[in-house]
Amino acid sequence: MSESKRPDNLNQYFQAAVSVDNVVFGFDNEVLKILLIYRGAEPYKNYWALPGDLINLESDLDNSAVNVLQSLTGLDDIFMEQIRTFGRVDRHPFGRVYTVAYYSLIKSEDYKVSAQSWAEEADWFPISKLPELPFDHNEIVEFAKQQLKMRIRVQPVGFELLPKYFTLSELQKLYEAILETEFDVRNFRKKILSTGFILDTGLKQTGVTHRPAKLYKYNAKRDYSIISSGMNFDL
Amino acid sequence: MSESKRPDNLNQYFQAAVSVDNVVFGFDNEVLKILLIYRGAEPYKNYWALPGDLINLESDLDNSAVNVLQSLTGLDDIFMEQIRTFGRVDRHPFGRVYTVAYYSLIKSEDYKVSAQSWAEEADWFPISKLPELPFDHNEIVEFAKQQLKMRIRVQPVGFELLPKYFTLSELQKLYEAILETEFDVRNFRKKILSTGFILDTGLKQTGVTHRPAKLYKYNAKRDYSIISSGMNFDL
DNA sequence: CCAAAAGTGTTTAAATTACACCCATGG
DNA sequence: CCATGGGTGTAATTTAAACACTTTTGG
Repeated sequence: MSESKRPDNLNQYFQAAVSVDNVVFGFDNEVLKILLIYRGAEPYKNYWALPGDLINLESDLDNSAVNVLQSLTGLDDIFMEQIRTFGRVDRHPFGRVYTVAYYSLIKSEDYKVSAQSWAEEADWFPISKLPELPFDHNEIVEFAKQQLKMRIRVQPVGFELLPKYFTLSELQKLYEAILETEFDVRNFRKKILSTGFILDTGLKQTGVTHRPAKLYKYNAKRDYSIISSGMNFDL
Repeated sequence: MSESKRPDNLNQYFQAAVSVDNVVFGFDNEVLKILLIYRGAEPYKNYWALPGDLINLESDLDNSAVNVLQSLTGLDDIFMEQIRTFGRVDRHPFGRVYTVAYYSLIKSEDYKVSAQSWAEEADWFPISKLPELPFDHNEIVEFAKQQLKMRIRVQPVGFELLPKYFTLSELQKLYEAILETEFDVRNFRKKILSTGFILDTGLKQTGVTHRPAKLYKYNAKRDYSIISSGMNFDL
């Protein structure tokens, strides 16, 4: 059935465009950042915006997201998770464009971002100091932050934002940055260690001007697939 | 900026269609059900499927979802929440159609569903006995179930599925149906009452052949907006 | 020896679990 | 008086929260 011809009366519906917008989170040991590009094409030329673009008809949606990010920022093969689709009628000045928002987490230090295609620049912005963004991009970022907060509370997210080996204080800073709270050092360590998310590598920091911290790594072997049953209402 | 002309080279992107598919959950005191329609139009004519349709270019996405449901099932003014967008290249035989999935919860007894437009029938199916659905609808339903499970664990969802006044056992059966678990009666009552989600109406069941249960109602006055901070990893 | 961040334990309170019997009604 | 589902309390365990001082390194 994959080759049937479309009845003519349906043609009117095939006039929309779909774009993808990516919220790429990075972390630099202090603050959460997101990646923006400086648009070198209309609309909103010469504005900083989320790396996003119209997508062609030939790729699966999830692949398009990866491709768009690649083509604008050089970031290759990044795992991206869909957030939701934004479809206000007037959100794009060139016509009816639905945009599917994605987010991803990367260790900023592991990747070199480089503006490409019609992106004139690409750079990290602290999440607390974002410029006014065009389209509904500010709304998208807000939504992505919410989503990330939810996610991190129930899954071992976040290690993607740290170097392969990291200290517990780095991890704690990351959690605090994402959740916008502060944790007690001892309780944080107790809790995070009890989950089995991370493993002691036996290594230590070197060259620091204070007591060197132990280095941990993400425990990829643990099985994270079991979603807890039971109910809990944390309002 | 809302009237700029689109450069010709972008026209190629404006050839996609977007559809909406709704997963409408209902509950009949025993099992969770979802609403399907019997398709009277191609493609997949004469299949049971999610109530969904291509959407026009003139409405905001969220409104389109409501409208589509209305026009196929007569269900009016139902609050729907977006799940995610499905965009495999070959998911629709008539061309490139991205579908945005929504879900909603309704008290089946409060509404009369009636097939309309090209829907020839509309009926409730227990979620455990769904037929094979066309397109990627089975995948969408699966995703919606997951989403609902997540949601109910952190928000006072579910009252939408019960009559205005309900008993605690009805509520418990609902939670058990959604979460696919069983709860201890006493612990369930303790927990649910302690949340302040529900209020004792002072009323009782009548005409039942056993001790009549107290009737409760949803506490709309409580403030459900504060999302808990802190971390919790319930894997 | 000073500065800077790492590391560590205990007590208290709160939440969760497990568990069994009596109650009110209609037939 | 029987069947049916409604309703209730407590003890034990687990989890979360609060809180302050010592350790290791480089300069």
